[in-house]
Amino acid sequence: MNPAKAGPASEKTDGSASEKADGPVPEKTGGPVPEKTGGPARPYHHGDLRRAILGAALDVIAAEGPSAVSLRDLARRAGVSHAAPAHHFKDRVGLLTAIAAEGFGLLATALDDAGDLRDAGVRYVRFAREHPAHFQVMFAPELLRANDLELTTARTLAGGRLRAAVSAVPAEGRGPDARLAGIAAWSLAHGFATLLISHNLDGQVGGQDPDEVFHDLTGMLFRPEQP
Amino acid sequence: MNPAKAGPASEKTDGSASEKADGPVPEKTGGPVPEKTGGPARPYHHGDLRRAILGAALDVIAAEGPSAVSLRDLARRAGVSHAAPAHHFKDRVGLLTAIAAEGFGLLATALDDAGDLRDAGVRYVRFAREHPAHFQVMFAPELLRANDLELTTARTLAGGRLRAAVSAVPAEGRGPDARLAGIAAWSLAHGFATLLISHNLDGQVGGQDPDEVFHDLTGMLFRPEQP
DNA sequence: GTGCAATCTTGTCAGTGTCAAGTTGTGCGG
DNA sequence: CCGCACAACTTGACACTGACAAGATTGCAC
Repeated sequence: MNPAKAGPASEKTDGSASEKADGPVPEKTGGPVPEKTGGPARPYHHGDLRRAILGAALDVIAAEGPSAVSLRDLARRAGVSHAAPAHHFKDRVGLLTAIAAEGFGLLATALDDAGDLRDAGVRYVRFAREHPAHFQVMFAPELLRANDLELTTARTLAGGRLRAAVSAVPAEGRGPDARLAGIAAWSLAHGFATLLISHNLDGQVGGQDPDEVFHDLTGMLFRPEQP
Repeated sequence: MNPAKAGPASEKTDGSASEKADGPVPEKTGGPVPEKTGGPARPYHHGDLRRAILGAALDVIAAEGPSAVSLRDLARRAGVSHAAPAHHFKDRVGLLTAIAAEGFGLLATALDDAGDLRDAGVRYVRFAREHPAHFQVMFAPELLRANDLELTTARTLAGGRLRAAVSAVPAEGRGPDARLAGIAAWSLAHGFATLLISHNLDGQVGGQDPDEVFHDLTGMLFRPEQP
């Protein structure tokens, strides 16, 4: 996308792949990979190219946003040809959709055993901090294939976890309208998370633990009794 | 960005410019642009190209997100050559930065004569609904030139309006920590606005007036007394 | 009028997504 | 053990994009 910052292929073909992906170099099972002999350095089959592309994409998104991902760049990072990613993700939208679906899955498991609504909110914010790339893509519908099956099922699963956390709040604590309480809780958590990972709260929160700050924030919603 | 959906240039050169920009096409003679006749159909100078490009960009962003804006596409919509936009905005980042700066200016004036914090929140959300393109770009720092002077001054101005609204809340109503109250209010409004314009609340809010919903939401923060 | 600066055009280059067709490796039935 | 279908990857091509450079046109101060 930005030709000025992308050097020639030779500069980027070194093994600077994501640390998250567990080893972009296949190393299948001690296979006969010629180490540095004159032949081709990498085997024809990558081993886990899909995971490597995902990991590299997450790195790029976390650092420069979703619009900075380039399939060709990811291919270079993984040390494969420029069209290899398409075989796993169909196209750019397919890659981002896969990331979003994975994100909703991760969010669902993060919310899995939340104690109460306040705990769910803290987990929501923590998820956004720990998986900022996923989080950004999950809520950017114009980048996604809306009717993708994996995406919709994962999103439904995560949505169910959220709704469960809201309905667990005792009725006298959440005001007259449960629907409204859900929107309020989601808005507060989502807004805090969004502002946090876009560095719009850097001046306000300072060095304090964001989890703690948000915990205090939730005290301003849903207070059945005054302390 | 997506060549598959973009036809040849001749298909997009028709006068489908933004309706928001007041007269992007000069229409010197009022006649339609002749396809292949020798005479130049449009004058050399556009008249208000900067505004036309901005308007077209806002249309595209509102419809397909910031990643869908293409300087060449905007030039086509305005009926100018592919390099004309660069003269006004330097590059793509410059265009988006100008949009963000304009957005913070609009937000500042929208917050100008807000009554109380609740009113400021309602105006914040209304701004996001009425200027979704501006809003999206304003909080996507990776798309912007961070040290742009116009941007930083406009942002500071809007930030001041927000802080003023928070500090106008009586101390006993906002809890022990004014800073925390500000973060809470901003998070709630920002989260609601973000979820709203990304259509993540379509099922929840239904046909209800979003302003009203958010007004009710704010009642769950900052309640000095029980009703 | 003349000169100048702002505005816009034309041309070019490297980078990108996507499709099509070919190549290489893997696993499986026989 | 063998061949073969299929998955994984490569090569090549095309239309598109952002950015830059150099030239053409216009409005405007003087």
